[in-house]
Amino acid sequence: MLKGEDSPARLFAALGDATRLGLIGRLSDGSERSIVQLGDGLPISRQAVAKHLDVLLGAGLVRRTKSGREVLFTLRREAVAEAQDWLRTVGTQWDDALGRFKNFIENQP
Amino acid sequence: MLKGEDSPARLFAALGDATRLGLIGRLSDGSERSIVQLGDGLPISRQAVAKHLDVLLGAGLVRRTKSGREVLFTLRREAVAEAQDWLRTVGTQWDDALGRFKNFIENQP
DNA sequence: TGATTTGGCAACCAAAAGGTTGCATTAATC
DNA sequence: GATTAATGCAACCTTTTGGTTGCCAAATCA
Repeated sequence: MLKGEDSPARLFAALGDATRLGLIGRLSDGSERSIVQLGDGLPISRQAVAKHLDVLLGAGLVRRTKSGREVLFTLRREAVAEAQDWLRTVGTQWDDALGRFKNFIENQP
Repeated sequence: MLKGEDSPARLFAALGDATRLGLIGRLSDGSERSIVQLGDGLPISRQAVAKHLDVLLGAGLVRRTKSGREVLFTLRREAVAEAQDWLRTVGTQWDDALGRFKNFIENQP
């Protein structure tokens, strides 16, 4: 995947994994959770969870803060909005095009 | 990635590539385009484009129809809406949680 | 008919992704 | 001070990804 770039592709790629969507789900309540907490119940190792969180961090989807010996993660709502925006643009373009097409058809003699 | 499953993760993974986002962009005007047309201008081979379209098809993001010797693709707006829905849910949960928190803070003595 | 265009299929490749294990480090507890 | 808990770092492994090239098949066009 793209490394340095900060494109919507990076964002979507980070969302493109069931485990990561799960993590985001857990954080969507606005809570602040540690790696261990976030990995609780998952069938993968702590390191695997940490790697997933790294991906989310790299895509700007989460915020990382240290507190004592643990590292806390929170969701970055702005990033979610960014992804939404991209999809909205595509959807809107499509809707507009469809609208023009319908209009064209209806005005045929 | 997940093979048979029809999860949002599959959808986002398909969106998680700059080339594919580009293809979707080209189709977002409601047009119907062939593989060659879609690949026009891109610095990759026709087969690479075809593979990307396969991924999009697998995620339900495009529709495929044959016409003579060519294969035409169109965007499936419903799939875009699906992705939007997922993000909206996350965003809404977050907003609600933030709202409750603000309310709690403001009502502190 | 013969050449050209548009695709499909398959083998092959290098790099990235998703995981694992082992060991070191740092902070909190007893 | 010793033990435990929460991470970080690094090496290693297997599967997926994103791409390529070569060759075959089916429509189209001259």
